[in-house]
Amino acid sequence: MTEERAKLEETREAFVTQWGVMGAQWGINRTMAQIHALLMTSADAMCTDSVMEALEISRGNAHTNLKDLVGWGLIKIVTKKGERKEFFEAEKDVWEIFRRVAKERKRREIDPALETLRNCKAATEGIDTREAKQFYEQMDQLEDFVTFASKISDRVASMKHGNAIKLAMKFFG
Amino acid sequence: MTEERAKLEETREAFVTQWGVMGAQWGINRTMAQIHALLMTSADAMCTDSVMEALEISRGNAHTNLKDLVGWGLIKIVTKKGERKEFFEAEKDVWEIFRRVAKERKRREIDPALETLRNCKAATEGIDTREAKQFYEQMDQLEDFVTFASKISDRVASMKHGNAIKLAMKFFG
DNA sequence: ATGAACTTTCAGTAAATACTGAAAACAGAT
DNA sequence: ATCTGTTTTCAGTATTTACTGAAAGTTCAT
Repeated sequence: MTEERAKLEETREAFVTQWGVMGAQWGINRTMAQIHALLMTSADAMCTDSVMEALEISRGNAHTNLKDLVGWGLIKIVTKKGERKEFFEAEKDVWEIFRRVAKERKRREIDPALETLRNCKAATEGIDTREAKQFYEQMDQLEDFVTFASKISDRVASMKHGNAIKLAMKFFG
Repeated sequence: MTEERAKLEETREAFVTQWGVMGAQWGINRTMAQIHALLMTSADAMCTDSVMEALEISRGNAHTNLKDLVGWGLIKIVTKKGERKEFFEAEKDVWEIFRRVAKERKRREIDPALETLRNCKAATEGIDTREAKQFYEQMDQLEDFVTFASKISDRVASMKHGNAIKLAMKFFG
């Protein structure tokens, strides 16, 4: 029935929109998040033109965000025999998606943050005023915490599959 | 020595700047993150004017972001006897900061996301095509994962103090 | 009731970010 | 070497987001 087809497309569009909103709240380009949602819910790999059409965006925009997604490891390029152009396919396993995002954010954000904190500590190490001691102490606390977060992230990135969820669920849930 | 005082201020400024960059990457207004960094590393509570001066921002901007930070539970308003104006003081315990952020993001983002995913499932539940089944399956996977994240967040929010870090460190580290 | 000290709002503006579309570059196929 | 289908780049533009500053609102002492 064609009504069902419409219903599915409508729901999928709602999801894509919502995923875009969420992405934006987490500091991810809205369009990139939408493309990700689109591919995650696509039964087959899509080419640039299909993405452009589905989201009504320009070639440049589609191109940039597709390549960024590849950079995040969230989608990959596939080719079809006989076809010359590139198609894109999303990783669908949710745990795997989470792992890749965690890994990438660690590399891009946690590691630099640690660097800053260590520099701040080093720069104020010897100063012997109330303010400096307090500042140093705060940097130290933050460093401990971020180091902790970093370790968690590594741990997560080394766990495989949905098994990890089930295991953790038993522990936490 | 006044040279030390300068060194501390310089380092603190570097930290404030960097915290702003980080915040922006995580979808938090840069200025809000900077004010947070400023207050986190302030030995004493600061008034709106001090914040304005330190970051060279307007009254309106300072006001909005200070109130947003209060809304996130990351700073609180304090009053000094004899003084009429409001002063602001940051929560300094890093674990407590993390708890509050986790709690707030859950409320603002995870809960609505769950709602969306459930709607998407409901809307496509009965449809009997390959595409619909795949879509439903993806929404289901995501829902499981987000539910899991939600539980973790609750767990975290109910743990107290830096003890939690040490405990978890033993487990993970 | 008046005014001083302070907070809040918001219309207008500035800055940052994202997007378009067309041109250039590239990669086979002939 | 040229043509065709495709990807990539990027200057210019649009959109979104954040900020300013002044005016209105609030609160409290006199």
